[in-house]
Amino acid sequence: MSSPGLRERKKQKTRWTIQEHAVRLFVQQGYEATTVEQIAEAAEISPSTFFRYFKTKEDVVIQDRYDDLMVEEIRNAPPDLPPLDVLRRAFLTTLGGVSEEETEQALQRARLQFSVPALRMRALDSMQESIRHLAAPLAERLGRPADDFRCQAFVGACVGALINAFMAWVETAEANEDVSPLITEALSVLTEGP
Amino acid sequence: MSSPGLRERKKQKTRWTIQEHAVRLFVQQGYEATTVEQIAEAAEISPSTFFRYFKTKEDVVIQDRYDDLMVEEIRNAPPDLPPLDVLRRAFLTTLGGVSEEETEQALQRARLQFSVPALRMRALDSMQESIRHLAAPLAERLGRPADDFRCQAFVGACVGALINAFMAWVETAEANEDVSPLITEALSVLTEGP
DNA sequence: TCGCTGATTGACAGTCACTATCAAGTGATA
DNA sequence: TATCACTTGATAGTGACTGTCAATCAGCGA
Repeated sequence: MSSPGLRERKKQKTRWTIQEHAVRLFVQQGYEATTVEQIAEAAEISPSTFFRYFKTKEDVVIQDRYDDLMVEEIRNAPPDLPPLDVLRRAFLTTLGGVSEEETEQALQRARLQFSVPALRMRALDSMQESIRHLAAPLAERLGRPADDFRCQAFVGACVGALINAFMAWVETAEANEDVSPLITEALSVLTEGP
Repeated sequence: MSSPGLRERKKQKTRWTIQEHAVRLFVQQGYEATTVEQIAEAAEISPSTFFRYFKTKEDVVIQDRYDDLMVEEIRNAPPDLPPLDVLRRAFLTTLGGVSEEETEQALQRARLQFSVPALRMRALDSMQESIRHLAAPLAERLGRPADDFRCQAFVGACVGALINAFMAWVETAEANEDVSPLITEALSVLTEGP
């Protein structure tokens, strides 16, 4: 029960410091123009250490583990809620909680992810993993195997619609505009068509 | 109207030769394990020349411009066909036409695209462009602006479901198994839910 | 047929992401 | 405190990709 040891706390701190400087530099001078060496220097670590914390340069920006939060939301949803409502609820509450907590950085990371091609690619790829994660608890609710094809396709369809919502948001939104309405409308095509 | 000059024909030939050797080497010894230098050597060109023909190593495999065929299919669909049927028809006929024409290489490229992470990323990214392209004629049918949000979300949802179909196919399918049933089932979640 | 022009190429040098290795430093535990 | 396990920095690589420059070659007019 004791708080994580000093070793662990230092690791967390180092990880956070790297990310902080990296995002700052990316926003200031662009993603491509920023080298890992610069990030390492700013964070006062060696380039080797950078790659011990993040497998690739892209990972500094990606690293969203909101999946687990969403999986939790899906598990906690009322048992008679229709699948689409379950997912919409999970997305909205998770994003709502996040954007209140991590204010500026989360937004900047989101913008970077959808505006820098290399990062957009990476984000899309990690969504494939997310789909598998999210489909499992949904399948569970329906009494199907965790890797049920229809559930994965369904979650895939939802995420596919959501990506458009996010991109539209990034392209047009004012600083503090809420994404929620876009998400709701994007998901509605699943039941009502275009 | 004369056939393209010798210069142009040589370029086409060089391009094709590079691609041929590249795909062969990728399949033989893996994507990561194959260096551009090896490809250049096999194709009897210099590494510099390789990058003049393909912006990146990934581009040798990607280069899919089936979008235009699908757009054509959407435009040609009966005017009273529901949107989902329009898209399903477009996907099925386009893919059917392709797989008959380009036999072995197309399949190998498809497998490479969905099994090598770097290439999967790339393919996913190009799908975002595809979504915009495909949404336009669909919006046109419905009398909406070309960049209609709901149409893009709808096509995004379809593509999201389809990606899962393709990945399931790549992971499990025997050599000549047909993708069509998977596509049909994946798209059915749009109307029937999971 | 000859020579000019612009496109295409190869060779070379350099940058940067990323990996492997090894020795030194630091936290945890007895 | 002494020992062990983990973490780190330094170093030396590999491979993708870029820029430059001189040599070559197709195409075209004289």
